Order: sequence, then C-alpha cells, then structure tokens
Amino acid sequence: MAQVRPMRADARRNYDRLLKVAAEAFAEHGENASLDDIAKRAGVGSGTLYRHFPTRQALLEAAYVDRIEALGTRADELAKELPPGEALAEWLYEVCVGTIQVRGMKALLGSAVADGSNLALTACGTHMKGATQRLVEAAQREGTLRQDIEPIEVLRLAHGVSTASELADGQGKSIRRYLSLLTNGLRPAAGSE
Amino acid sequence: MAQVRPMRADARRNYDRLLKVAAEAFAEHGENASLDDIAKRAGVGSGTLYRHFPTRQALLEAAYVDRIEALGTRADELAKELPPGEALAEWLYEVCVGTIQVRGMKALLGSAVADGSNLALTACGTHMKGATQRLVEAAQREGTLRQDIEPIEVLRLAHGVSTASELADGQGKSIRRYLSLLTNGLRPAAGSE
DNA sequence: CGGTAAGCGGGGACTGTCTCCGTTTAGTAC
DNA sequence: GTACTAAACGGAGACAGTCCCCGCTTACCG
Repeated sequence: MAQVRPMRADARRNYDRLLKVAAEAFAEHGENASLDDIAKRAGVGSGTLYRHFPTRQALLEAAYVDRIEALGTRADELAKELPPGEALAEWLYEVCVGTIQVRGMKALLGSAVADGSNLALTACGTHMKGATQRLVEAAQREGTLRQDIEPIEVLRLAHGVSTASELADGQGKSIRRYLSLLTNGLRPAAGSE
Repeated sequence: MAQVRPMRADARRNYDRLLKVAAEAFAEHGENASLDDIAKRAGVGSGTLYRHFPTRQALLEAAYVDRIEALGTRADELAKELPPGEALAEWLYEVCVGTIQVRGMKALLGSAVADGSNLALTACGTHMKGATQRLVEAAQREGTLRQDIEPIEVLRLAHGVSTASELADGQGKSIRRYLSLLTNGLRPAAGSE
C-alpha cells in the first residue's frame, strides 16, 4: 500500500503543506475556495498543486480524510456506550454537525453518498458507509429502526437534515430538532403510507 | 404597481427574450449557466442582461416566478380536493418534483426559504410561504400534523428531502418514499425525543 | 420630423482554472 | 566531494466566466 518508491522529501513537504492550507481554506471559504490561492498560501506553484491533486474533489477528500476516519471511530465508541438506536441517532447528530460547521465537508460528504459519484468508492465513502452499516444493522436487530431501509439511505436523509438545518439558521441549532423528526419517521411504526 | 412610465418597446422585447432563454438555460445547465451565454443566445449584449437583472438571483427568480405562482395555485386546488393532511403531503411532493426536475429551481427555492436571504421577502418567497402556511395550519387544525412546527420549517424539511432524493438517483424516484418518512415523523405522535 | 432620454452592446479589467515545459534539486552511485 | 538523472517545481499563459463602463443607437413625444 505504501508507494513503491517513497516520495521525495520536497514533494512530501509540499504535499503536507498543501493539505494543511487546503483544510483551512475549505473550512473558511467553502468548497469553492480558490485553488491557485491555496497553492500560493502554501508557497508552491499551481502546477504543484494540480500534480498532487488533479481535481478539486481529490484535494477536498485528502484534506478531510482524517476527520472522516475520526467519525468512523466515533461510531464504534458510541456503539459500545449506548443502545443501538441511540448510538445511531447520536452519531448522525455528530455527522450533521460536522457537515454544517466545517464548510467544505458538506460537498465532500454529499458526493460520498451520491449515487454514481466517483467518490462513492474511495476512502471517505467507504468509511462512512461502513460505519453507517454497523449502526443501522444493529438498530434494526434491536427493532428500533424500520427494516425496509438501506444504510446509505439513512446517510442521505441525514444529509437532507443538514441541508434543512443550514437553511434554518446557518449554524447547527436546529439539527437536533430536525433529526428527531427524522428518527421519528424511521421508527418501525405501523403506517408506511 | 405598474411602471410609472411603461417600458420602451425594445426594452420590453429584450426583457422577455432574456427571461425565456434564461429559463431554458437554467433548466438545462443548472443555476450556474453562463450569463454572458444567455445574453448571447437572447441576441443582446451582456450589458443589457445586467441592466435588467443586476444579479444572477434576480434573473433566476424572474425566470421561474410563474412556476412558483403555479405552485401557489396548486396548493389551493389540492386543499379543495383532499383532506388537509393529504393535501399537504401531495403538495410537498409536487414541490419536491419541481425542485429536482427543473435544474435551477433548487437554488431558487433554497434561497427562498433560507433564513436571512434577500430573496426571502420577494415574490417567490412570499408565494411559497403563503401556500405552505394555509396547508400547514389546516392540517394542524385537523390534527394530522404536530402543532409545534412552523410552516417554513416544513418547507425547509421538504427541501432536505429533495436533496436526499437527488443524492439517491438524480431523478425524483425516491421522493415519495422519503417524503412519507418525513410525514411519518411529522405526525403528532407521542415521542418527541 | 427633430430632439432627447432611454436603452443598447461589446470591449476590457478582473478573477479563477488548469496545462505545459524549461528549470531546479533530491537522492544515488562512485 | 562530485557528477548524474529522474523527480519535482513553478509560473507564464490560454481559456472561460463575471460584471462594469461609456460612446452609440433608437423609440417615443410633441
């Protein structure tokens, strides 16, 4: 999995600086932060940026992949601490908070769960889907979550909740409220319309 | 409300052409269609476009205001034909379909319900909010919709459903399904978490 | 028909994306 | 240390989009 030949020292240095600067820039200005500007702030030419990260998506993903991994870990922590239904609810809450508070994460998580996205199969998508699957299946076994729903659909709906919440106040104040409406609707109730 | 002095004939002509072309362009290429390109296709200079519509938002709104009005009318039709809860559900369905199928409407409806948006107070926002309010209040009186929710929140949540649905397949195939989960969660049930 | 204000439109400044290729340099072999 | 080479750099420049400015045109009124 490691490079056949390890990266040259200067390349590694630039790569890391770019990642650091990019994470800041995306968090501050959103997914459309100027790439040339990121290159400039990292003290490299734009050529260097585009060589390491051929697309905006690639940079976005690389910049936040550690955060995504942290969410994966967090899912397992919650699974140990809480009963399945609550663990899922709390985890989704944390996902939504991340989505809204870190401008730039929204686009990343969005395309990670989008059908047919090229990102759906890469690290971020895999982590998120794996974590969701564990929590969702546990909750379904427990019987607090309806059976007829796929893990990825839960993730998409949570993304929808983030969107609604963002419209409401720009911060995440209404996430809890909207998310509880969603989990309400996801209970294995009688009516399925 | 009419202009103090009616528009000059050529101005009127250009205005109308721009609107027509813009509606097509936004529907085809989404909200980020090139404005200079719209001007070109309408056979006018870009100066003319920017004079009539100072911002992208302004053009977007003008291009789709009639569609929005149609949704307002539709709300009242449904209110006559169906019991309040079902009328609301069906109307939201039609709103979501419009949001997804007409690329460009999503941005418009989104900023119409966004908190603090400059569009929130203009024609589109007013129409949408008025229609929602009538349906929501009727459903609440009927008792099929929980009391502790604002009309605009319903609209924002529906926008969230559109987003989720868009992630799922790009078309609107999952709208009905996701929307029914939402209405499930919006019933005046016992649990409120 | 002539005067004039309303309206036109495209040139151009600016910002951002992304590529190409001549130049620099880290790592290696001796 | 020195010399070599492939890897990496970086910024100039082509392109696309936004938006303004201002000299020119024309619809309308008397």
